[in-house]
Amino acid sequence: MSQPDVKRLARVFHALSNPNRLQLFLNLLEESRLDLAKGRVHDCFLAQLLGNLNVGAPTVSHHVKELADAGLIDTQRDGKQLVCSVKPEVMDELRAMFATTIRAS
Amino acid sequence: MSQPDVKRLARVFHALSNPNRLQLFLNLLEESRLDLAKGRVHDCFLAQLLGNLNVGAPTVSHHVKELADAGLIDTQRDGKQLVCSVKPEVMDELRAMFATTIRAS
DNA sequence: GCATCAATACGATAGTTATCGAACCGTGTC
DNA sequence: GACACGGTTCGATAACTATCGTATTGATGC
Repeated sequence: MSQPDVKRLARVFHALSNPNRLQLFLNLLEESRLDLAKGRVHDCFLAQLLGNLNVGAPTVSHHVKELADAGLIDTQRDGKQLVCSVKPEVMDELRAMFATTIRAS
Repeated sequence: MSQPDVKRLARVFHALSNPNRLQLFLNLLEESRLDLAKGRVHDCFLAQLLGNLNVGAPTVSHHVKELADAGLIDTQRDGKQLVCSVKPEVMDELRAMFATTIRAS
């Protein structure tokens, strides 16, 4: 794994290292799975993701930006609202990183 | 995913969010894979893991502790040296988290 | 006992971050 | 136009963290 790659990966993990931000991402992931099951596109309005989170709007905005900057999610405006979607590429990458099963002999 | 679980997961990601610490972990992972290929047990002395890292010993010690506290690795003393090994359980857990393949339709 | 080596504990410091409140912007509705 | 609503920007602050140098521990070997 090359050096810049490590830095980028570290940014990804950093984005997931805050409980509220992680919860936000997990909510989106959950929504995506539901949508996928319904055969729809996997995105979701921001307001839906708030659920259990107990933080103000500015903080959420900041967290979403952070997730987007890390390359974990895509965002786009739809009228008044913000549409979020998980980026499949980074999911693939992370799965690959943890893919090796290590077992004591 | 329950609330305390999210907190614990966030700690795991936090442990991987620092470039040097992530590199340390990746080195250990790499060593583990090599050892596995050789049919040996997957652990490794700390000094071997330093490689490309450009930080002092106290900092490394701190990082190792952080990784251990997060449940990513196990450590044990062998004489003067410290033996590190990746914990398979957490690898499984993380792989599961990123397992769902999400594709736009 | 003494020297050495690997790792740790301690204290300090510079830098980063999570969160907030207040003010602001863009979009849709009346 | 005026208003409400979803989201953002800004500035501030308290809390946290990465790193360092120094001192210390614990094990090994002379």
